[in-house]
Amino acid sequence: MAHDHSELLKKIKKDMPEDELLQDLGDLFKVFGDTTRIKIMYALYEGEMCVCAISELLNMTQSAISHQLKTLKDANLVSARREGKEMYYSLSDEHVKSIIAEGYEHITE
Amino acid sequence: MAHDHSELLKKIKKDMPEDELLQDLGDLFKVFGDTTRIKIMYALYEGEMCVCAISELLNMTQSAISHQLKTLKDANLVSARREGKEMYYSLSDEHVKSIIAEGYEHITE
DNA sequence: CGTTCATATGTACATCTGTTCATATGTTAC
DNA sequence: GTAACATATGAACAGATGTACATATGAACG
Repeated sequence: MAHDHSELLKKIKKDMPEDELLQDLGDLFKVFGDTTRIKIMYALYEGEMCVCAISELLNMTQSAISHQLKTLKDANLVSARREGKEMYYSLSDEHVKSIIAEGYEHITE
Repeated sequence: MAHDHSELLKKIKKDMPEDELLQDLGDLFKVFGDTTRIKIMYALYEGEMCVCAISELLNMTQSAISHQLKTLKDANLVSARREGKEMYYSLSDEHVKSIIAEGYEHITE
């Protein structure tokens, strides 16, 4: 640390959200920060899918997909619906698409 | 794997972006997926800051901040400008704010 | 030149993360 | 009840990640 920033820091600290909110924000983006989960979300763009269809699509084990779906569900990004033996997952709301769209814009320009 | 999904999968595969793009998307969100980096970006909302101001604000070592700034710079999220001995960092473009804003909306409702 | 200040970088280490394997749960059909 | 299928879950392990420490680079000044 070095020269004086106290005025600037005071102003910024006042405008920064609470630590807990910033933590939650980081945790949310962490969920988006994995290719497998991004792929799952993209796959659900057109509608619901069962677990085994997703694992077939991504060519990954059912267990791996199930674990990732749990992560997505805990972050309220996907919802599940049971139909007989199968579980159908779908995107929870439009936020998923708009968050991905914003990221997409950043990297493609 | 189990019952047949070949039709569904064919359709979805056609509409999915390239693997490389999905990887890049994940990598981008990974950068947002850390509280320290989120805090740095929020701190830069109001304008540029030098490294030691940021490290004082977040109460972290200069080294830690420098490493994180490098990560942010590599992802084209912040830019740097030298003025004498100091380096001033600022947000590269409005994408940072809009991505964070979308995440913010998701967790606060 | 050498000194001081601001920042960058390499390394090491503890922690976190994603996948696999094995197994448990839950549903349907017999 | 049992068998078969779809999914969930726990444990273990390899690989990635964030920080601190030590040190290097670069700029300003005498």
